[in-house]
Amino acid sequence: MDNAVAELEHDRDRLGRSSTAERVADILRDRIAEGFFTPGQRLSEEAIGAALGVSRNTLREAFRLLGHERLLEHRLNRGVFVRVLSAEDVADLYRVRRVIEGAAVRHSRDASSAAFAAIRDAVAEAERAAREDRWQDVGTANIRFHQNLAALNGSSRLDETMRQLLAELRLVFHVMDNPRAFHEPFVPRNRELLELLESGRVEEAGRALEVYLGDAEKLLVQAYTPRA
Amino acid sequence: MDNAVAELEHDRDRLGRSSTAERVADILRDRIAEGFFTPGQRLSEEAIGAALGVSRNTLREAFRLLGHERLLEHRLNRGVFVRVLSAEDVADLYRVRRVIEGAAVRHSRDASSAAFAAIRDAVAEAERAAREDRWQDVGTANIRFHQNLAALNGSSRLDETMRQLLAELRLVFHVMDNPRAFHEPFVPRNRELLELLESGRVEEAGRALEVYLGDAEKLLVQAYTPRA
DNA sequence: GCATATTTGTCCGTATGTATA
DNA sequence: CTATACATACGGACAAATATG
Repeated sequence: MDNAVAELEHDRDRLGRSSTAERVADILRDRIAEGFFTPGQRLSEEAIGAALGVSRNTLREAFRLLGHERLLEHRLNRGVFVRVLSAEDVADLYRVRRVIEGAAVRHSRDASSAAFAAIRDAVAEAERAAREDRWQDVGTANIRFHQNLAALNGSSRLDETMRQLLAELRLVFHVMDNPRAFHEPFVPRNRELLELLESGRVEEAGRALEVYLGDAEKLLVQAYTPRA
Repeated sequence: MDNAVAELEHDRDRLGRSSTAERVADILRDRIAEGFFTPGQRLSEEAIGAALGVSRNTLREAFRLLGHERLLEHRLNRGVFVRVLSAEDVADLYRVRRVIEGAAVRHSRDASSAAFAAIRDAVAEAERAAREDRWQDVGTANIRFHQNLAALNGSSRLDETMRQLLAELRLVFHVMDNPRAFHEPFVPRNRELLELLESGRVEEAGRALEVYLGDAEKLLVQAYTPRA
């Protein structure tokens, strides 16, 4: 028992600790998600390094990480910029969503009850936030709904792909002027989708998801071309 | 390690365009793919930086990129190691393949003829390499077959996901002692799959793909637990 | 189009912390 | 437990590319 505990402690550092570059990347990722840094904005190595109290080398490592997540764009000799998504990017993101979330629906037959509970939580949270007019939080809960839906695939890699995909989508959400108009209609539709899944009507859920994603994509693309 | 580093210096002249960190990452990625660096091997900042003639800062940026692609594993204060995949990793990779390639099959109805031509090329290349006993090349062509198959989804992000996934799988392939035994059976099956797709028998192709991937996964997992 | 200032790209030296023989 | 090797992180330097007046 003592030996077992001693051995466990070897794993301790694998949890709480991380490199400075990763922690910096976490901070910047949050800042991008919350819209503090806006798409197109240049992130100065000098300024941000000084603000966070890290060296340029360390900061550049963090930039590489976020560049790989497509949240930042690296332009040679010009610096890093918060990614600006095109309408084509939005279309591509929704192609991926149809594939991953569509597969998740088909996997719902043999999903654990815990997996369903996580989805149910997200739906309830969205409804609560909507009742209280916290539309930013509705958006966050919506994202959590889809993240947990995708988790029905039971693949940690797809979870990670989904996480990055939704982080990218947030870049678009911030462009939307009216968060309520965009998020509100989907709250009851999340509920519908959940009930179809829980009652085992998989085919129907699949069709509903297609329509759902089609509508969401259309709204985003419309907001992208306001003057046309 | 000394010999390895000496041989690495052959790659020195490939440095010349775009960002140094990215080019270094390209070189290391190729080296991992070809099995020059083997799973579990530690990549010394000092030795590799010297061999490629780049500073440790630049090399660390490249390491970050490959770590994000799951080809390298970052252990804090211990360095970077070529990723060692577990049986669970293999299972997860095949879960993702079923999702992405399965969706690709369903997308095959409205795929361009150019997309089919790319798949056909890969099949033919695999057959040619098999006839000439170039089993390493058969493996490469097989990978190209699945990459092009996944491309039927028409999503650049899924293409990239697939590219990374197959790069990870290569890590496992190198563990297999007998490349012929693993790759050969799939050459005619690639052809079958292609013909099902080209004749529009999508449902049948979907089922064939499931069996295909199931068999491939089983072979890999078996090779992973030789003593049981 | 030019000259200058700014910023990135890259390298180096070094101090500190961490892991391991 | 100590010594050694190595990763981590910082700060300075300079060339090259880019932006600015």
